[in-house]
Amino acid sequence: MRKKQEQPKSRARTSARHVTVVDIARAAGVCQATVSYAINDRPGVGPELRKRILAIAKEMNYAPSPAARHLSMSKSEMLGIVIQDLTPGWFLSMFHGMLWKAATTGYHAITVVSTDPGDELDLPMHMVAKTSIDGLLWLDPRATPDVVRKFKAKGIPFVLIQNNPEDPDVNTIASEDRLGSRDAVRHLLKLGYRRLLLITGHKDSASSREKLDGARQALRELNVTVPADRILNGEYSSDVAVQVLETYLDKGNPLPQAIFAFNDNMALAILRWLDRKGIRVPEEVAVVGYDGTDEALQAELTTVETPTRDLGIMAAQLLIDVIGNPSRKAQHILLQGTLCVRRTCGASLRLPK
Amino acid sequence: MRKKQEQPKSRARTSARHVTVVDIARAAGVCQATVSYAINDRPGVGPELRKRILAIAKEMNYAPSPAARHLSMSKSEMLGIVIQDLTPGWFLSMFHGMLWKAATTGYHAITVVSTDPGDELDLPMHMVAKTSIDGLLWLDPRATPDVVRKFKAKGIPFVLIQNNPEDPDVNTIASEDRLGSRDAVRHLLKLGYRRLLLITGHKDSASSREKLDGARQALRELNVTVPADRILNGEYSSDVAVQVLETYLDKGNPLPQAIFAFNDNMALAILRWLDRKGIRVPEEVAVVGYDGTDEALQAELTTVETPTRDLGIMAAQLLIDVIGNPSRKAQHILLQGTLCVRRTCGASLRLPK
DNA sequence: CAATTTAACTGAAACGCTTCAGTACTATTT
DNA sequence: AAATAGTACTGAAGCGTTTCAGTTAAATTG
Repeated sequence: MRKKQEQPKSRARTSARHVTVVDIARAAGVCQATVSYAINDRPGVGPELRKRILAIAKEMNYAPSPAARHLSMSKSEMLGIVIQDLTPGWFLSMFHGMLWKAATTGYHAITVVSTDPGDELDLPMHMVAKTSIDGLLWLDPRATPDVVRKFKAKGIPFVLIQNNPEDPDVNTIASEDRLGSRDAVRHLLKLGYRRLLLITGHKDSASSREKLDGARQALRELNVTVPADRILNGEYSSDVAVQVLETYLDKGNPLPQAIFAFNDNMALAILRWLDRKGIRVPEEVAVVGYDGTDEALQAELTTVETPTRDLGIMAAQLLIDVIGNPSRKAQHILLQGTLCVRRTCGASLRLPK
Repeated sequence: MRKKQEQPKSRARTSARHVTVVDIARAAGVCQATVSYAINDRPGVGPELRKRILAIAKEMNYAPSPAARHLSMSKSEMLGIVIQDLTPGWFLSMFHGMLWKAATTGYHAITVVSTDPGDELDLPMHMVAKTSIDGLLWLDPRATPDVVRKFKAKGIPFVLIQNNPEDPDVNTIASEDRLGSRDAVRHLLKLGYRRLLLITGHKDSASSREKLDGARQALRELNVTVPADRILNGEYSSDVAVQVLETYLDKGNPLPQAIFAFNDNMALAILRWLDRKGIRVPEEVAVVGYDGTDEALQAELTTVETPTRDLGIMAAQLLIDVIGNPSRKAQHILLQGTLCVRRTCGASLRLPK
């Protein structure tokens, strides 16, 4: 039996072929390597030859294949973003920061927003399985340390946002909520309010716990107490917040002097509800939020402004650094919020100039 | 001179190698092809061998390389999204729709939001140059027909959103704004309002022109006229809208009976402004918006609800269809909005049951 | 001027997958 | 029993880059 026919086989290709580096090498009468060097602006090619190659490439309408590039260089200049949701405010603003940083550093971003709870692990895993990303920005407060550990085993660089992995060896970035909350409460106390009402986020959320901590610290400083029945769980949801407040008042409790909601969305919903009820803010009750969203600004809501956009930017920057130097010691970044005093806390009433 | 040494060269690889299909082929004592077939669940492998291969793959912690896959199959299951901005409301909601559709059909989405005006062409081009996307969702009303034509030459499937390319051979999807606007104005007229004030979007925006058209049609039907000085250019911006309204009133013009703002953001800003001025809505002036954002719902703003999320979903679906069948005749989808009558237009005042 | 460095360019391997074309073997048909 | 069809599997050619290791020739050096 004959060994092998020398007629070159070729894959059945019905569609028009691509212009490749080989084609333009042939056209220029040089070898592929030279073309590659010329196109990527690297040494090893004479100036006039380089110019000629570039001209031919342009004329033949050559466009390098990203996929081939990725395979060959084993990097893609793509970042993955896994984000819990994209509601206006905190998340969206952070997302903007990430996109901006990625774009201005030559990266592209591929985004997945988690839909069902329960996909904390799934999404990142699926992402690295299907797309060739160089690293991952992971914003999902629900991801447990165990889930994080499993993903870490993949060996892909990542930074974890607003989440405590209980592992000092993963890069994290988060906002400092304790101090911001403390400052907000201090401010209320300084204005003379004593009967405060707190509306918290989810019980299991780290940020909510920290805000509560901060608030308690400020209260301790002035020996003011807020009894447990004046700490309402609003679950970070505007609907729930209004509802728990309503229930609280329906029980016959008096209107508090000031309400501190642990995020702006809840505070804003409460503001609207008070407006509908004809309760004047800040004359009858002061309201303070947390986050510093645009909507808060519109509503002249006193709030703690978290630099969420910067958080996104720094997260992306950190990730890019890690990609560039994977063996570097893990970093932990914490960003401070700042209290923004506006109309709804009644500072101008209480502290007239 | 000797011709060539037969010692196999190998690329200098400092970092740990990947587990590849070859490794697991060797481990299983079969050839790569078989491994590929086994892993991709394709015929040509006996059941127990397949099971064995899968077991070995799992044990060796094998993960296929997406980049290699993309190169080999010349497709990536990735969609590009170029979007003008991501402000809450229209754009964001549409973006959500796109992401959702992509995710639920096994695609991934890589997103770029345009920052500087002037990058209409740049962004899509840059995207196909740097990333291996199978198609593009392009939402940028500023992109001119010429720019679109140039991109089309690339041969990448794409669908153009909220933009008229003047070329019947590109896939488009958009919202029908003429009828929605007409209905809104009809409603106002039916309620008896006559002295209307219109606050438009950018003069060069197609959607604004269409809304104006629709409004004019409704006005003609009832022989009502809105003089040119009562059509204010709000540029779709909440700040500008408030400002032009303020200027209008400062000139000594009387308060209109009803204000129709061509998007919700402007309407909402106006609502807030009126509130600050102590002007009651709808008693003293009725306000109507356009878009159907969540914020409009919160504020009980009468508006025309555009199915923006569906628009995003359908856009993504259309693109995926086109990717699957590139030679198909181009489609043009138009989605209707629906009027949502709420508090701010004063229907309950004017038309008591 | 011979020895050495430098620069321009070539050949081909490597990246890690898919898939075509073929081989060996068993099961089915006529 | 021979022809046919089908199944399980192999070998190797792509996909389109990058980059290593040479080769050749020109420029620099002591």
